[in-house]
Amino acid sequence: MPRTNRSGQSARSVVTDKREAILRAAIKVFAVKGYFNSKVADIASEAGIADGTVYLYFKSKEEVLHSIFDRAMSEFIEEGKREISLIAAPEDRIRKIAQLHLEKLGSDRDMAVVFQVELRGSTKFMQEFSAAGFSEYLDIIRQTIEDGQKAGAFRSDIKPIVCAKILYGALDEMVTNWILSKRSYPLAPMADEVLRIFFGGVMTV
Amino acid sequence: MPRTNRSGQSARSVVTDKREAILRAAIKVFAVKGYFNSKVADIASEAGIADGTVYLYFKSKEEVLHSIFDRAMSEFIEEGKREISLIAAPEDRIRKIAQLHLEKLGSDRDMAVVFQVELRGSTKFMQEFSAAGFSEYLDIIRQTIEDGQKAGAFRSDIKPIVCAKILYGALDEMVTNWILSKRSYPLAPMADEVLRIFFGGVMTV
Amino acid sequence: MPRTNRSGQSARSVVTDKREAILRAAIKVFAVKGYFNSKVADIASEAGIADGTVYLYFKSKEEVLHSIFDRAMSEFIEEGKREISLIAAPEDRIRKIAQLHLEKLGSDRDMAVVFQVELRGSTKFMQEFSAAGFSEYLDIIRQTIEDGQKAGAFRSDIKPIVCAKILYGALDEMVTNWILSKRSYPLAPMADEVLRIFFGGVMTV
Amino acid sequence: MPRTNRSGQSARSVVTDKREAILRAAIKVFAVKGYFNSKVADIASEAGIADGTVYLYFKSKEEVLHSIFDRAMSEFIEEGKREISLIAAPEDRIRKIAQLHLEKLGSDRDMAVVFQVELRGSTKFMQEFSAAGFSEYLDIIRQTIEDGQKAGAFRSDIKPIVCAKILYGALDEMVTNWILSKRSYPLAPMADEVLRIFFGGVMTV
DNA sequence: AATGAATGAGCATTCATTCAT
DNA sequence: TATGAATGAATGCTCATTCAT
Repeated sequence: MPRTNRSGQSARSVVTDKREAILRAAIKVFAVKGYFNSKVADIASEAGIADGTVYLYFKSKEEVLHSIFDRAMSEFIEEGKREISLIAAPEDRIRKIAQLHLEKLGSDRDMAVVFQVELRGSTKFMQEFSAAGFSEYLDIIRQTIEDGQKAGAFRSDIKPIVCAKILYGALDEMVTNWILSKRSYPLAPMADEVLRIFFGGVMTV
Repeated sequence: MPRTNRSGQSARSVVTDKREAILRAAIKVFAVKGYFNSKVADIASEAGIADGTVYLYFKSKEEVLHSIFDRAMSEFIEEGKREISLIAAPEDRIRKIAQLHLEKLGSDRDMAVVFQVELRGSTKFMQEFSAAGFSEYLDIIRQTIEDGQKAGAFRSDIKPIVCAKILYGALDEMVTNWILSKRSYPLAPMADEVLRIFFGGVMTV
Repeated sequence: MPRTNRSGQSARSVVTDKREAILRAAIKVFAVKGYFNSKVADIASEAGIADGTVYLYFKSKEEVLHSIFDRAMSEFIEEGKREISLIAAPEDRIRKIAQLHLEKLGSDRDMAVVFQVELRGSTKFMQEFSAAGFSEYLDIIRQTIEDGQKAGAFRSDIKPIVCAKILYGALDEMVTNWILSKRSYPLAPMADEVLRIFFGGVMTV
Repeated sequence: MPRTNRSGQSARSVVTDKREAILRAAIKVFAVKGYFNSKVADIASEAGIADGTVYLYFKSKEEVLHSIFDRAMSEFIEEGKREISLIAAPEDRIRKIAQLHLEKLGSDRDMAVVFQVELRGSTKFMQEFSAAGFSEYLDIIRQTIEDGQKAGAFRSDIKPIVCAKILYGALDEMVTNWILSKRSYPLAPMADEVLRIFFGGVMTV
């Protein structure tokens, strides 16, 4: 629960709230029109503020996009770490990661669109993206796989990093398909379907 | 070898060659700067022609991007169909698809960048993309999985379409990582690593 | 004299003033170079503003041209109606119209050039022009002629509309010649010369 | 009857015929789209020739416009002079001029549009226009009026040049109205209506 | 902090003109 | 003569960013 200060305002300052509003507005606008086709004026309008106000909270339109990613990714990683720390078995940890991944994006379609589509709109961003939170995320998966190999749960003739990429790629594709799909269906349940194959393979024994 | 006609000109018309040159130039430029940051003048300059000449072959900058995708995708699907028609066993067909996927993109980094990064720069394009060649590709994989299930090679407790998406997602992720990697390594060999896990799963038996 | 409000600003808003400045600048520029040869940058420069500012007040270059006409025409018609309402005799009313016509255009050469030359640069515009204020103007003349016929001042064997066109055409030609003339002379006095012939004809009795 | 040369071709050379075709095409295209909105390619296409061919007969697009005017105007003046030389009475001469004016333009709507609308699209052209054939035309009218004054047919208290402008302006307005009119009616008969007023005035005696 | 009018760099596209064939 | 592919200068309009209020 947010602490309140003497004046009765939330400790979460106005600054933070307006910053928040701009980010939410930007996610919505970027999701609908795409980053390059979105105008700063669109974001401001959606956020109910003046155009210039955006620049009191962000240096540029590009920084807005980066901030969307940075905030979401660090929140997600923080939550992920917390959750798996409570779990012992590597395969259960992997399951939790997959579930979180799809739950998070499946619960906010606009955010998912920005993640799947807009954040990839430039190699430049992809590389920064890669360097930042994304590789940390991939590393968590990799580490979990490695732990599973040491614990004898996972085959040791496979490279953990490749394994991690495969899982990530599979989940990522689920999200992308979900976004582009004309039908509406819950994303989270796909986690189990992915894991059945990821864990057991497609071949008959 | 191009046939020559009586007048000694290449049978491949000048029209085709210049169109080709523009597409090659555009792939290069888009790969380096991104679609939205690329100017038509950049493409023309790279192709060694005047700005206006681009418009003798394409209606707009956007049509250039679409043409890149259309041509590559139809070529790829055609080749893929031809190749797998020569193969009987479903698991070998899947292997061939995975290999072709990575060979094709691994042999032309610029094209790969455009495919992985630029073609996803807009939901709009993604949806057309999805509707067109891409879903045909995914369907080929799905059908092959289904055939494998009927032949008893693949488990029948998994949905073919989910399975196809997982394979596609895994391969796609290999390409994306390869593109963004600072190190230089051959992409095609990743196919076997992916398939080992895709076929057998990550769990110990 | 402009009224001032409490804060000391002119009651005529800044918006109106800048719009006004753009129109004045456009009249000048169009008069010198012609509509099609005038760049938006020329207008902005003449008005002492940035190029983009033009688009804060007008949707397009074409709208600037239309606005010039619309404003001038409605002002002129309003003034004309007011003036002739104070006059009883049809022939005096006709005289007032002719005088106003030449006084107005004769007092602002740039505006006259735009009216005589630029507004006719396209059939499309001419037709809108015709449909809008121009035909209203012609109708006022026609009505006055008709009134004159009823009052017995004008011959009744002539069609009022033809008569109105003749007067308009004669005045119009005076303006065009005045604009194109290398010599500089006052335009307004031509009204009497035109009317002497219009009223009495060229034939000896 | 056109003379034929040895090879059986019309003496009117191919050169002349193609030039002619381009001019006819240009009149049509200019009339429909306006000079500035017409492309040289439109003219070429209408004339059934290649774009570049236009430049074998004319130095520029502008020269095509000038040529339309020059040819039509000199033909008209030549015919006008010939016709009035056969007429003795000044008022009959004036009548013939007015009739020719409206017959000529009334028999070729496209040409009329170009004359009334396009030729006035620029002050620059108007001034050349004025300097060239137009002022010669006006001068013929003026001279005829002057002759009429000497012969006692026309009032001597009016300036011949003003009188000429009035007649020209009146006729010109008839043409402009005819072009812009939604209804279709013959133009030539308007000559008599104009002259009745021009000769006799609008006032009752 | 907030505003939103003003800025002006930037760019896709057009089209008159050229010239190799 | 005729062609029409190629040229490249030219420009209307957009929109991220600034800054006076």
